[in-house]
Amino acid sequence: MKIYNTMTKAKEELIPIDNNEIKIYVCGPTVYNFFHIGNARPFVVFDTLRKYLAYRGQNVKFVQNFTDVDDKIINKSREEGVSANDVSEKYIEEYYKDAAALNVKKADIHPKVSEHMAEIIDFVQGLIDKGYAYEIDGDVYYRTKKFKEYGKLSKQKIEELELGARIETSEKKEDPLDFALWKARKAADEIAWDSPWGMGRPGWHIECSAMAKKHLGETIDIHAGGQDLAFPHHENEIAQSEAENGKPFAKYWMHNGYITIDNEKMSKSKDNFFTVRDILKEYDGETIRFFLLSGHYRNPINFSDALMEQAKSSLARIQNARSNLKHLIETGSGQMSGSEKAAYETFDTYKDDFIKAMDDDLNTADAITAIFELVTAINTVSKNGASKEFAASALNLLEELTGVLGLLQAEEENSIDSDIAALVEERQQARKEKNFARSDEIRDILKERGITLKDTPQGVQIIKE
RNA sequence: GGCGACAUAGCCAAGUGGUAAGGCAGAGGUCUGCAAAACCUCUAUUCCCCGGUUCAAAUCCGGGUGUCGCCUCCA
Repeated sequence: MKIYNTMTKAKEELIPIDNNEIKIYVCGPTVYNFFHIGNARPFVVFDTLRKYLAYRGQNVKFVQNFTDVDDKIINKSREEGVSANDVSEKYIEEYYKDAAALNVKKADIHPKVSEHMAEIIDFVQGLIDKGYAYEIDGDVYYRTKKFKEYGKLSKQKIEELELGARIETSEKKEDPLDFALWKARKAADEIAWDSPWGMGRPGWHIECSAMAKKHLGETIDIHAGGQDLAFPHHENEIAQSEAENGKPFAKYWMHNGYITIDNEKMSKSKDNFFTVRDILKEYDGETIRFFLLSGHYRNPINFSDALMEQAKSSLARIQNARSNLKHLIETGSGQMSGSEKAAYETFDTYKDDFIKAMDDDLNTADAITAIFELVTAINTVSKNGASKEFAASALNLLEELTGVLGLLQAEEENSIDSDIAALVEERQQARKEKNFARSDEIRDILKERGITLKDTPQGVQIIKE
């Protein structure tokens, strides 16, 4: 497949360094809050990449960190009067809940900064030894100008960065562009670790360099994250890792676009964000996932209630196809007819289209189109009923493709309470007697209980929400 | 100031040289006791604007306009 590499600004054929295993590192959340829909995008997008690579037979080693040592966590712990560790542990648990709702599979490894202090300290010491870093009063800074290729990912010229008026200046640093690798503890209540430079904690960028190296090696295949991480976070990671290891850090860099609100970037600092936890009160996780995959991952997508409603309606078309096929399987029998067989054989084109779209830089929008076209083809064949074999085969293919996107994963609830079964039975009797008032009344009663009845030629179809 | 992205129907959104996918919403029809679901038909002579290249441009080039982003914590 081809993926867009931010480093080269071009779509490139994805060729793993080690053919047996493709190594992916995704920047994970700083765990001081529930994650918002903007945070969710890279989780969903790169989870989809991972699922697709696996679908195509690749072994993937997938690492996504938790940043559990950070100023924001310290601030939160002060606000709430609990330890920093309590804050991060809590939001790691909450991350797993929301990620599961979005059908995001757990990474092979979810490393935590707090569990990698030895590696981080070694890494920082290595940079000092090589002359890429220096210690002042318990802080350690990276000597940015010593890394000649600084700016190669974000295409920033170092001179231009210097002109930027907004760089934090510090009398301590040799140069305003230098960034912290290690921060000395400033207050007694700050979480801190012992180091050659005294008590302190790592800077933000060093953790990813150290953890990627430990779990994936010195050169990884794909490093991914949100667009806003390209500079300075990923740029700094490159400077650290390539200075320390003397090797390219990542072969491919992938960055997803933002989620916007009223066309403005959603961010915690702008306070215009919606947490996934809150959105889940209105929409189920698959609707959110569908929404996130309905456009190309590099384009911005606007978030709004109206667009979520559209996503919900669109996804319902695919879900209906599945439940209709399941009903045909339950009520039907027999082998495929000649015409069914002929139609079924053409379905491979939708699968081919799906693969072609996904191969083209993870074009999930086009992949979803292929699924819609498959749905229409299936519906056309089965609109007047279908053999059990056809329904089962069609369902199998449909679920194969939706599964790659992490959709239609929730098992439908089939069990029916006896009182509901009795009402359905009563309604069937009423219909037989043409007592449509009673029949419609029962349908309304069940509707209130979240149960939709459809009178199909194959009998009544019961759908639970 | 530097770097970058985007602009396609009422809405969302693919398409990067060969004559506008798909979905939502809407209209009409078929099926149904009525629905639901589904199927069929219709809904952009046109892709922000102006030039240019070409037999051919939404797609390439030049110039505008507009929106957003990074350069500061952020996915």
